[in-house]
Amino acid sequence: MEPDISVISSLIGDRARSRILMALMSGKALTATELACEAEISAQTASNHLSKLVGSNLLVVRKQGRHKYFQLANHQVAETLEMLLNLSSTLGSQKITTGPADPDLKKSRICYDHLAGVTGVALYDALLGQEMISENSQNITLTERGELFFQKKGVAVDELKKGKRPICKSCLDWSERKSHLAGSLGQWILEDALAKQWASRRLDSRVITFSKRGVSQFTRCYQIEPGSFL
Amino acid sequence: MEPDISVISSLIGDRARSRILMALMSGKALTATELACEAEISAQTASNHLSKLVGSNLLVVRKQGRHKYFQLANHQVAETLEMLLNLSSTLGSQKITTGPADPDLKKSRICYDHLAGVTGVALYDALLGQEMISENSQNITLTERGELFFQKKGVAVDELKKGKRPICKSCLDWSERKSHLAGSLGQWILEDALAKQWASRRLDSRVITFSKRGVSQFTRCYQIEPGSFL
DNA sequence: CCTATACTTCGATGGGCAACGAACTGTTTG
DNA sequence: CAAACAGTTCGTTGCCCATCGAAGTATAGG
Repeated sequence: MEPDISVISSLIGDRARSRILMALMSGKALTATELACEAEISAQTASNHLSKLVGSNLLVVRKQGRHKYFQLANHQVAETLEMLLNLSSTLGSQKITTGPADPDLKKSRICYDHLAGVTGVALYDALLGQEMISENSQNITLTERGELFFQKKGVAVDELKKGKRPICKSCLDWSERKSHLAGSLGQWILEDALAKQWASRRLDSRVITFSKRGVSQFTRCYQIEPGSFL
Repeated sequence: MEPDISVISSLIGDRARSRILMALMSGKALTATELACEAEISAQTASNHLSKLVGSNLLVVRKQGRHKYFQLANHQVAETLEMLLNLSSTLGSQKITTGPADPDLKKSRICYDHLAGVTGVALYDALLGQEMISENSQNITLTERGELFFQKKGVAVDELKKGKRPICKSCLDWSERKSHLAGSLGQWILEDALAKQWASRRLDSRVITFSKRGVSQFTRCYQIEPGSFL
């Protein structure tokens, strides 16, 4: 028996769900709330849609804390959506009003209490490159070298070790789809940057704004390649 | 400004319409009544669906006397439907118990205008093994050797080269999950086999039936291993 | 003309389902 | 602990649209 394409197609054929899928076409993993916002629907409705999409194996989900990160299940799904995109554009259908994501939000923002966005990912890569942190299968740890480095910066590493919260934790970045640094050390780094006025929080937003001086100090402090920092 | 895939997808995502589209995947032009019968709906309902499909440029229609013949608008539509077929089968939608007609459909069938199923895959593998075609990362091309071979068979390769449509294209086979040959060459091979009466189309179905003589001629012509051909 | 056939239009019906408010579980933070 | 937040479940509402009966238009053949 031939597979029934109407099942999958009708899943894609709902406006809210197609907007969710389009948002995920970037390959990035997004949370349920972000997708609800993207599709301009309530969280309940999004939850319903997302469970359908996961149930039909169009999406996969990864739970992280109280967040759920959704992604396209595989390359084949992305390719099929791409075909539909091409077809839709050649057949000349209407255009969608796509809310352009805030470029500042993409650049650097706060993720609970630590730095995310391009900046956060650059920091993570720099620390990894200098072997301040090491990546095992899933977990990351602060290396001896890293421990010395941060002690010199004034971090009470021993105090952090006593805490229940892990010092280093990798957190999936939704705009970059790469890891950035969470955990108590990630929190410290952001707080430190804010305290030194390298950066400031923008009101009513998750955006973090670095000053010109802040960028140069921050990149020098953690040996971040200037190129990876816009 | 992205095109909105939900419009097209919801058109395909209706059970009756998807059955109509599947029936047209045979490449044949069918009348409204035939399509209504195929989808098991009334003539009025079919008329409604067909006007929508034509209105969105998924189908084209040709009026002939008091009949209207419907066809898929172009290859792109056929290819997109094939992608959806593949996706539906790999996502493991419910497979229904196989009826008697199913083995034939799996064995050889028409995929818009070229050969698919076990036969189509065997042909593809044979051509690849003899280096008539070569597979690059994604695309496939007709080799010099293949060009000579098909010119001897009477294919106007130079003419095909002028066409907008690619000569060789790999098309993922939903039942075999391997590639078979599409493109203008794939079309020629099927037409040639039908013209030489090695095979015939079954009425009201996508099944291609090879005669006993047809199998031996076909396998000899393209050096297909008899074992790969049930 | 008349009849048969092919297809369309109109109107009414009904079912499926997207949407959301309210209330719930589970996680993080202070 | 309480409060804030992420996500879910449930029940209700409303509407879109597939469906078909009935009637209308168009073509073909006597």
